Amino acid sequence: MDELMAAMVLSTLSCSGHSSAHQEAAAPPMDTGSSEHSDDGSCGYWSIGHPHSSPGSFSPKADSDSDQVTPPDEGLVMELNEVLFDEPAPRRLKASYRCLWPSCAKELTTMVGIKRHIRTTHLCRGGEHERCSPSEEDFYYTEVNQWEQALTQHGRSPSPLSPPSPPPPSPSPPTLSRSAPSISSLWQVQSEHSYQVLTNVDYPKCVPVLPQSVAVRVRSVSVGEHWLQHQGSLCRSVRASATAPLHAEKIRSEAKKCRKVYGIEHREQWCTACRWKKACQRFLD
DNA sequence: CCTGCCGGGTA
DNA sequence: TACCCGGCAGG
Ligand SMILES: [Zn+2]
Repeated sequence: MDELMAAMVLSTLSCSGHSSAHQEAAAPPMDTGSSEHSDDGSCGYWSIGHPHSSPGSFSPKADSDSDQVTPPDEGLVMELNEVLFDEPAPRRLKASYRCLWPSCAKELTTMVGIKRHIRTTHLCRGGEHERCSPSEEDFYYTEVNQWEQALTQHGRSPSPLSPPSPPPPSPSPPTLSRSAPSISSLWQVQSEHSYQVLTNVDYPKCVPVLPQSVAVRVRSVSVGEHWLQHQGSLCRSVRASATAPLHAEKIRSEAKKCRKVYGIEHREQWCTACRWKKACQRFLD
């Protein structure tokens, strides 16, 4: 059901114009040979030639945002900039950072402090494995101040991702400034496919080992893969439903029938219909 | 590949 | 009617 809906939405997004055009071109409703080639060709062309047609349209804008410090309509970027340049925000009343480790509720007033606390007490025990994961501490503390309240009011549970605030002593501002907009653009994509928000929400807790930029990039690739993967079935299903919507939907039953239950070597035990290669009447769906 | 089964065949 | 099989869609 949901998959169908998503498929419809995706199809209308990706190859709406082409599908309709072909639908008109392929006026005879019983053609399986001619329209198939053209349709498949067009869909393949769309999915391969323009993989970023719908989701990628966000990226250029995001890049420009990251390069320029223009005040966009995003509150997240503003907050990021504020933290990046360490502006003395006048409304910062009391900012504190709380450790999110399962049975630790330590609160510190500085980000450096909380990071050091997490690194030394929870993560790799001091300096033994300093290189195990670059900024893993980011996932284990949350920021408690006015901004977080504003953010949570906007409808998202207080996930530790909300403060992706890079630490001031962090030695890599360019990668951060590039990773932040990608997050926002991804969220736009997810708002369209809201079923994927789940994966986004729980990844900071379940897979905290990945550093931020890597995690984001990997997930974006997976999203793209899913999108690509769906394209084929999409175009096929759309074509099927467009060519033959008159008959009832043929949903192949997934139940095991006599052939699979008894095996070909025990064909005598099959029901007669199965023996005659007809619709099974013993294991009805 | 395999499975389920429709359409069409034979006696 | 009973029985069989080619071929197809879908996994
Ligand atoms: Zn059967």
